[in-house]
Amino acid sequence: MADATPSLDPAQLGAYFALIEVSSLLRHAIEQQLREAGDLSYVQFQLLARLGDEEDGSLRMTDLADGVVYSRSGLTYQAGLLEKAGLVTRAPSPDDDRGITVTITDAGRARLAQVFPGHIEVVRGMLFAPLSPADVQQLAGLLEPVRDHMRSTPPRSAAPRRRGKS
Amino acid sequence: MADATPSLDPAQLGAYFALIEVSSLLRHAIEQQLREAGDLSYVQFQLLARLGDEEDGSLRMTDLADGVVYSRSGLTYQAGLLEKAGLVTRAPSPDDDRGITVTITDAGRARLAQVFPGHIEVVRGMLFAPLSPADVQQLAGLLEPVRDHMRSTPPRSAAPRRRGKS
DNA sequence: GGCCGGTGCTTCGAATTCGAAGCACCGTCG
DNA sequence: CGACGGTGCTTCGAATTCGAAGCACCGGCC
Repeated sequence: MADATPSLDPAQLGAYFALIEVSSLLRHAIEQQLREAGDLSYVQFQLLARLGDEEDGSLRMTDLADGVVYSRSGLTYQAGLLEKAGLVTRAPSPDDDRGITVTITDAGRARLAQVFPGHIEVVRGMLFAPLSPADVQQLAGLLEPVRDHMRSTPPRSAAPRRRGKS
Repeated sequence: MADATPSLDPAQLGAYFALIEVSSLLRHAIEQQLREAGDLSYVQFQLLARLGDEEDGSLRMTDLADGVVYSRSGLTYQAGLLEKAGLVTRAPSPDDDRGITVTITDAGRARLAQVFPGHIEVVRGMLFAPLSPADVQQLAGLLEPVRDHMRSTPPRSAAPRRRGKS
């Protein structure tokens, strides 16, 4: 049932490739900076950043995983590392006993503050350097709807669940 | 040494976050589709696609690694897998004995053709669905300069050697 | 109470990833 | 010729990643 024309036009191709390359290169540069500045992986940084944004510095595991694009098991692993490093704490959620609430510690906030300036600088230097303020505005206006669309689109295998259960 | 203002304005933040999320979500969706349609990882697909684009279907390892954002050792690993699967062949380069020329096989092209329609469909459905043709044009026009900028910016540790810095 | 589908997190095993070190070759210079 | 810095690829070990399976709990229902 595929279309007769399974191809993309040149502009689409250009946008697609550029997007992939830009995000890959940016990610690499960021990853390296974070490692040097504070021995954090990008995922760890994202987790800390999200927690730091919360009023009480806490979030349930699932909300954390949803915010960052990441597998549940991977999150468990990373949360374990962060906890071992003393950057977050884990405690059972008050209202839901199967939930775990992750909270950033002062050390976590300190680490965040430690790497943040360099992080900003990399993003600015890599991503925003060739863009005018108007460009940035445009880019955000373009990508945000796409993100919302992606988020609202079920992952294609969102079929609730196979009923075939022995 | 750092700027007095280590922060980004809201538009920059929005663009940055949206970019990261969009690329992550897109990558995941693509990865899943490729796995189902033809048992390929995204990297493997990219490698095959790049080889397929070449006139003679060949490229040196280094050129391949540069095209895709990937480590050299990772490329060796993946090239090994692809070779074992019969999708590419490896042979010493004619003019440079330390170089390895990777060439896509007919089976490789077939595999590419097998997954391509689904790939296009995912990209279209996830990335381009919420964008008008004019939007796509704009997006490409925005991201391509960024990519070029990133490519031309030395990876920060590319400085062959730490010279005395004042 | 006790069952049942659904949710939240962790454990498990296997695959992938990277950087550093190692090996082989190139081109140049003495 | 033979040394030398530079380049191209692979090997090695360690860390990270994911999905599937497992365990515990929630909420509605009988």
